[in-house]
Amino acid sequence: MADGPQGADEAPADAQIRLGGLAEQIAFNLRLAQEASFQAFARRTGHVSLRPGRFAILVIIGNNPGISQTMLGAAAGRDKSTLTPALADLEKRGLIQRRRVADDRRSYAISLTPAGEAVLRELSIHAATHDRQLDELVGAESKDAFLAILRRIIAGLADGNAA
Amino acid sequence: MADGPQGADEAPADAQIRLGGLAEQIAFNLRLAQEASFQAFARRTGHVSLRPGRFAILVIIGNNPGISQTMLGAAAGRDKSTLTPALADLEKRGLIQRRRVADDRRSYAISLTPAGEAVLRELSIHAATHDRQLDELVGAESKDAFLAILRRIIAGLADGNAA
DNA sequence: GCGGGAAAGTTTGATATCAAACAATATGAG
DNA sequence: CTCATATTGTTTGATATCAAACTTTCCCGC
Repeated sequence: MADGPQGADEAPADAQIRLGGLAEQIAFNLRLAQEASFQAFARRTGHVSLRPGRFAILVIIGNNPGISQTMLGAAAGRDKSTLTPALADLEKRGLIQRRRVADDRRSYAISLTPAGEAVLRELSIHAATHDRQLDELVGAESKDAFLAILRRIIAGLADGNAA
Repeated sequence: MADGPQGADEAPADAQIRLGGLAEQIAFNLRLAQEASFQAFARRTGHVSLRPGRFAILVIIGNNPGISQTMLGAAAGRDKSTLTPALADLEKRGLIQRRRVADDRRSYAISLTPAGEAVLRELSIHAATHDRQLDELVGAESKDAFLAILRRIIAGLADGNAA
């Protein structure tokens, strides 16, 4: 039964733990890889205290000034209710601003403030370093194929496709 | 406000949202893929109400009867404090049991109950289906390379390696 | 215009997670 | 043996997340 990379058949007493089929499963490794990446990014930007999720939000707002919360959530892959506290925090920090829209008074038009743009630029440096490290780990020759697979997974498992 | 420092284009009224470099970044797609997988698994096992994390815990316990919570956490990639409520819940449901260890009265020896083994068997069916779906999306010819990359990421970004 | 249903955001409730502080127990140095 | 330190698990505090219920506003058909 496919012992993990650690491979062993010892008693679970001390060092080697049997993961069973888990080690061979894509889902399990996908989660560990994602979390490792998340933690690494958080460590890198630690002092800024803006985590990967916030970074993605800033990038999307920066690229789409005036975007609504609902569209932002869809683009970032977060529920709209998740964005409420996140955006409130970013607004309180003065990184974004929310204007009421004249035509549709239900929605907000979100955009970066100058301070938000500055923070985004700083975070982008960390992100670039982080992604360079990931690129290295993935390998230049594998990157495109790797991304293609991730996108297939994202699309293939989207919401209802769980047939 | 006279906002729109970019002036370029206003909020994409429809579905055309600019992700900027995000779409090309491994970290961003890794997160979306992981979450899609997580959601798909949760949908699949919905009625059982045991999510991917719990499944991994049961698998590891099943493969390492008598394991301690600390080692279990390390194997599953969760902090020990995360396991406290999770194991309490599993114990309350009668799926696992925790015995005090004679030699070391600080730690517990965790093992599956017969009911836990039964649930594990049932979940394994869902997991197999889930992983079959993932295998399909990844492609048989790419699976090994894909897993190898994930493991490189996991190892390369582990805790301190964020140099 | 007037309702009824749809849409944008917020609120609430339930999980999951980590990190730091803590209590109980174990181990090792003198 | 005794005390300092390490380890195991729990508690507490802070985030992040989703889903469902809810409020406000919009749009459509009549």
